Amino acid sequence: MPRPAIAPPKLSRPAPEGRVLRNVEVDCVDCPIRHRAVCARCDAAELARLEEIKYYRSYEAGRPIAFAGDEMGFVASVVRGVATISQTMADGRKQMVGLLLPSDFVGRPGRAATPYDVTAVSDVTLCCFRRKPFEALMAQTPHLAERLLDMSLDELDAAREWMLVLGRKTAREKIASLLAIVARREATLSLAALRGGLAIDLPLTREAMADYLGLTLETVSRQISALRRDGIIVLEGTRRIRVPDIRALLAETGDDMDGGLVA
Amino acid sequence: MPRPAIAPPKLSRPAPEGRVLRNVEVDCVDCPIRHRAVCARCDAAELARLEEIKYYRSYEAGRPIAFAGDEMGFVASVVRGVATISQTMADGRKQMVGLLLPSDFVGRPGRAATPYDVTAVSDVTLCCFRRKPFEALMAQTPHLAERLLDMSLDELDAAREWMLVLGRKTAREKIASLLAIVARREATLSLAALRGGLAIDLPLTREAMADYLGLTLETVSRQISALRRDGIIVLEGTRRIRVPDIRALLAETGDDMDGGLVA
DNA sequence: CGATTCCTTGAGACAGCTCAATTTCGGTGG
DNA sequence: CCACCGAAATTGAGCTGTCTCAAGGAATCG
Repeated sequence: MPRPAIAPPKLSRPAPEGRVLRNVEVDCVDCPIRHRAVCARCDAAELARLEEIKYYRSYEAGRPIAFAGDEMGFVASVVRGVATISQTMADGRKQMVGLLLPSDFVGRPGRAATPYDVTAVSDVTLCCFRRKPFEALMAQTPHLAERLLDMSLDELDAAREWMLVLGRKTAREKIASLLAIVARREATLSLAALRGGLAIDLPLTREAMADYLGLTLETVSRQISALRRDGIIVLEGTRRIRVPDIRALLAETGDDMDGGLVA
Repeated sequence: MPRPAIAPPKLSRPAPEGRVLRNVEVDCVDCPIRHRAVCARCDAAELARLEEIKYYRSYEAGRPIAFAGDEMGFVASVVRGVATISQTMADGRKQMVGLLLPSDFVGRPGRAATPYDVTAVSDVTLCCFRRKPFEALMAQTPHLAERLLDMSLDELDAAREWMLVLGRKTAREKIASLLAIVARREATLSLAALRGGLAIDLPLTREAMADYLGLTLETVSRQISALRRDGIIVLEGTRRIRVPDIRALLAETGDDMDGGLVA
């Protein structure tokens, strides 16, 4: 990984005030992420207390949600959309360190300042809780703390799996791994899609994928083309990818193939 | 990252029964990691309940503590020594995904099987708790769950910082980053060492460092030699490294230098 | 339908890898 | 204390996967 000669001057900082505040009033009971978010294990009473301090906030695709070092006054659950967590070095090298999908938790109780940039990739809606009341509630609500612990441990596992991808996999394996991860998630959502192949709709630009995989965008593009040439994937437009045979894709990840996606 | 032509046949599996069980009876009150481990926030009563279910277990340097896929009947705190958490691919490529130092927590409440290999690097002593009683205790002891959440979030941050190292840093920066991390820890332990330079005693072989950094051991060796030639570090034997000027080392990590180690 | 952004592809450069000797270190027994 | 041994570390020479730089081509949006 060579260091770039010159720092790319990508320091444009779109005004954080560009966010759109849509006044979506959703009852927790009807919430699409009710059973997977941090509130998943809360009972009706606990939910009511959460409901008191919650509010929604939306961000357009491409907008920053927070910059590294910013004080965030709230923690939140992602309700809709995709956001990224990333780190940037002084000379512009960038590494995504997390992908925030619906039901994922944003922010850290007990710390005001984020150490990472958080950016909306698609249009994003957050279910926000002001930090202090949330922390207070967490102290009284074991269900909340338990669930957050579980989610954090899952994220730690995901981060560690990603360390293997970043440290030891080839460019082709990295691409395949990324697609496999997204494919796996799509597959659990629409189990029917297994025969006939499954379509991945991933909202990331080639550059974003490169930042996730520790590659350059050119290498990402080349490897995607190579996987296409080899019949592993089929492009349907530039952001939509169809996977005719998931096993073939998984075989390209370098992992043991007994991941249990297809029995 | 090219894939190796042949899987290195390093599948020797030293008998896990080789462990030495030293019967160290330590009162929690006298425990060296009392204030930093998972039990840090427990009061006397809670500590007493933990004391009932705890037992010590020791491993010699180089011994496995667990293999990926193993069922671990216990969770534990590292009391003394250094252990590594790593993943290995089918063809032998290996990536360390965590370093376990005294006070770090091993295992995951709620999951019996480890997804990782855990290996004692130096002689290691663990303070173990059988899984079930520990989980039960955690449900009743918010202090325990809170502390574990905090520790997990710290580990998640560390993992994410490491993702930047793996994905975007040059070989030289990777080495410098590893040394800086260890140096930083040494520095907090012995603040006096700041002038006159500080000595790092890191118990890792070149190969282990390579597995941590996503490099080959030859590259690790070459970069260490280069840092030595450039006067950034001084070797005192092969495992002991002296850092005459910490700022110079930090400057080599590629990070912003205002890490606050030296004001 | 022009402008902008995103994507693809090529040619050459180079960082880090592979393969292959040595050399040094750390321990162990004479 | 020294000689010896195996393991670990160093160093060299050449190779290759990925990066850099550069030029078009496709998609998207006002």
